[in-house]
Amino acid sequence: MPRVRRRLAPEQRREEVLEIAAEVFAEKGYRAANVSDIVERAGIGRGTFYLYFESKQDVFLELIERYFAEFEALLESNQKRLAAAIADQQLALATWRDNMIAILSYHSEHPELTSVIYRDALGSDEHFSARVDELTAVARRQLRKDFELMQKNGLLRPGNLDVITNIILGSSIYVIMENVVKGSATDLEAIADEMIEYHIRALMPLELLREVDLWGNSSSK
Amino acid sequence: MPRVRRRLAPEQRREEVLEIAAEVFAEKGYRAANVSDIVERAGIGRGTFYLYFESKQDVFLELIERYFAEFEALLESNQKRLAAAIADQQLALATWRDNMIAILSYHSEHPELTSVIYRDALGSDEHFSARVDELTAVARRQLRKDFELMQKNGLLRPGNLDVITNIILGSSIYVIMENVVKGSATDLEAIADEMIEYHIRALMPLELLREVDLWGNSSSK
Amino acid sequence: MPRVRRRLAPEQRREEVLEIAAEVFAEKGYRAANVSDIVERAGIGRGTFYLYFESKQDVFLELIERYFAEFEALLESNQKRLAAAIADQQLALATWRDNMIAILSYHSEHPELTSVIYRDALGSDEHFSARVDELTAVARRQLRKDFELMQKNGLLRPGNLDVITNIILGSSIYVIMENVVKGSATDLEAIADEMIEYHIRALMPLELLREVDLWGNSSSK
Amino acid sequence: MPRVRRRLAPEQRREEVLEIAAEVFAEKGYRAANVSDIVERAGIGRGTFYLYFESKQDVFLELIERYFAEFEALLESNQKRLAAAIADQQLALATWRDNMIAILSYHSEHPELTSVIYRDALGSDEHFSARVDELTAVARRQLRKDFELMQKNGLLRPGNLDVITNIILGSSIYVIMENVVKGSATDLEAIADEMIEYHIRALMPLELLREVDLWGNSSSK
DNA sequence: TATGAATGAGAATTCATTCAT
DNA sequence: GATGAATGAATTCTCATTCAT
Repeated sequence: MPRVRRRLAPEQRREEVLEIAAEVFAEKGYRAANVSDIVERAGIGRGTFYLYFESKQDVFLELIERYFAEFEALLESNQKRLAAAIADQQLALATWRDNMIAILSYHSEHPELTSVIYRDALGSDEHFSARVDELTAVARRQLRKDFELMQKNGLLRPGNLDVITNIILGSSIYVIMENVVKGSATDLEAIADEMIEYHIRALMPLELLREVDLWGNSSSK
Repeated sequence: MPRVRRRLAPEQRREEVLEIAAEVFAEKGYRAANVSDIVERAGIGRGTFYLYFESKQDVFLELIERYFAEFEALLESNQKRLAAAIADQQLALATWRDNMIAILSYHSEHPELTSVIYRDALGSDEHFSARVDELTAVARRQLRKDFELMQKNGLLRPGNLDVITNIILGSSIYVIMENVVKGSATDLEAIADEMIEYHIRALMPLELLREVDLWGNSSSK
Repeated sequence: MPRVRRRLAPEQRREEVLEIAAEVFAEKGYRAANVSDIVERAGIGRGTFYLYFESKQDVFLELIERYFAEFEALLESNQKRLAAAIADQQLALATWRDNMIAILSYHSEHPELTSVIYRDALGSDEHFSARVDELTAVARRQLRKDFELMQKNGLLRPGNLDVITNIILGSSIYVIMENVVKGSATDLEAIADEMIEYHIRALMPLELLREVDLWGNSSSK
Repeated sequence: MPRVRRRLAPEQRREEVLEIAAEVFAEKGYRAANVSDIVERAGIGRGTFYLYFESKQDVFLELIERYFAEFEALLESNQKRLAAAIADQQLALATWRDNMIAILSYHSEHPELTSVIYRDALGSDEHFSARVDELTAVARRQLRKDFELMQKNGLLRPGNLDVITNIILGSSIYVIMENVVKGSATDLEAIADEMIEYHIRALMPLELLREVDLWGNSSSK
């Protein structure tokens, strides 16, 4: 006797289950979370879950893909903004700041997804780690292009871009996880400023740095 | 029906199993790895494993504790070196570099352990994450003390030490995982130099930075 | 790879498994019996068992609870009958006989359950013994009330009710196990008569006993 | 490196282990108790245990045999005393009382063994139950002979000796377990008196009962 | 479509027993 | 004789997935 709980358009139902899965995974971790948890919270039957997803892995993988798709879109739009600023002969500081705020905001608005990616996806399953690594590599290349662009335009001191990219990526993920997701920071702009100042100082050519009045009227003195 | 195989002193056997477990966990991940994998590779019976460890969790937890114990000892000795340098009126650049090299070396020498901690320990189990978070917090406080000390001595620009510590910790872990463990980098010094230059520029007061010839004929005095 | 077999309403399946478990436990003993034995005989998958019971212990505990619930209901209805007879100025001999027959009948109809309780539940598990002791204590108090009532009404000679209750309870359990369950006695009434005569003689005040023609043209008035 | 703990004559060592095993079995039950518990408490190596006993079962079986050997010896000496009393034309009441006290005393002095037999031996293992049943049957026959003897001598009313024997045996075991072993009763004589009065009244021919002054000057009034 | 009872492969863990030292 | 490290068969329990209704 199939008691229909709530008739929902397939796409909506699918979306709903996906969000609930992200919540459950974020709370309990991929392995500890079971399909039961998801279907119970979603108020659907066990079989219904498999109507929308092939497997538990499948939902998780879909969350991973979704995150990186959105993240890369974000990076792409950031890149465009940066390229435009540089083309416009600007120092790009403000742009970089905007970009960083955009990144923090995105993760702040998707804490479960973020948590799922950076805590769960790595250790839970070889399959997942591998895919995350692949997708991270894509993001990293994307990011690296930004720096190459800036370096070409004399906005960046010379240095090993490989390591530099990892420093920026790694520190950003860490700050996002610690200060934004766990700490649920309210003042994202302050954190972004702190991060940007850090990276700007670290990367801008000294001669430029001396001229620049970081953030309005601060810096040197 | 026990067919006795290789008799070993308990301490040796325990150590052996622990090392092999780290290998197996690093290769397959905590969840995917089973006790069977460990005992097979160790060439011992299933029961022997439980002679030395209470459970699969237990071995893993022991690896976590061991890593952090060693890591904190490392941070402690780094701190002493730094304090000595500062007391000695030095700029501490060289010391910081030595410290960073020590950290990279340690992780380079224990790639499995490192991998286990930073990939596996986070998402695999409620219990593990919590413990890793605790121990990381301890390490973070330790690290933060270094920066406070430097800030007090005018070697560091003002800034939100909370975020700064996370930037340094996060970027270091990431570089270690990407460049040292995965990339099995050979030239740790070069990586350390790149990282140190990054953080020095980001953190040293501008007026000091102007005087200093980073890495050239450094540490004026 | 679930090959669905026989679909049953949960309550029916649960009841079925419980009955089969009682059989298996009675035959092989709690420890020797494994979940495999139960599921094989029930013709269900291993997982199905755990769908209805948390553990092997759990089924057993449920059998214990069920037995004592039924047994106490029996004692309660016996007590009401006895109280009514006494209020009615009867000698209560016939009532006591009826009560004893009711007890023998119940156990005769549930030989597996009885066997499980009085052979298996005692030594198999710390947990079980404790619970059986608790529940037996309840039954003992119930039984003792009967005797107190009779004593108050001059139907019982003076004596240490504690020991007397244990004599009656212990002998009844033993006779039930030996003559009813193992011997699968057919003539329960004859056994009940033998037991009742024993206890009546042992307990009735001598002056009453002299008047009474046990079982002949009994219960003078 | 066999560190000799205490050199002991083989027979003593064996005896010691057997006693300790009884303790451990009584405390934890046969299944829950492991060989480790026994050897640890005995202060010997695991292998040493197997020097004296073939298996864990073996120790337990030996405890069973020992108990019944001693119990039957007790019954035998009781029987002789009873036969002598009857031959002597005595009413045998006092003798029966002495016999009962002897039985309670024995069990009171061996609470672990008693507990092991009547709680553990039944449910732990088919093998054990079967042996206990066999040996109990022997004891029961022995006991029954007493009653046949008394019946022949007009000291017992007519009745189904099978049931009567079970009533006496069952009630005695129960009282021993509840009042003597668990309750660790101090006044065994009082309990014996209560039991004897119960059985005497239940079994003595009415005409005899009227004459007899139970326990000196009590009874009728 | 939706359901949820049923499934069973797979994993962790225990412990009586052996035998090289 | 004595020891205790080593063993692995046996057992319990989990949970993603299926499919009859």
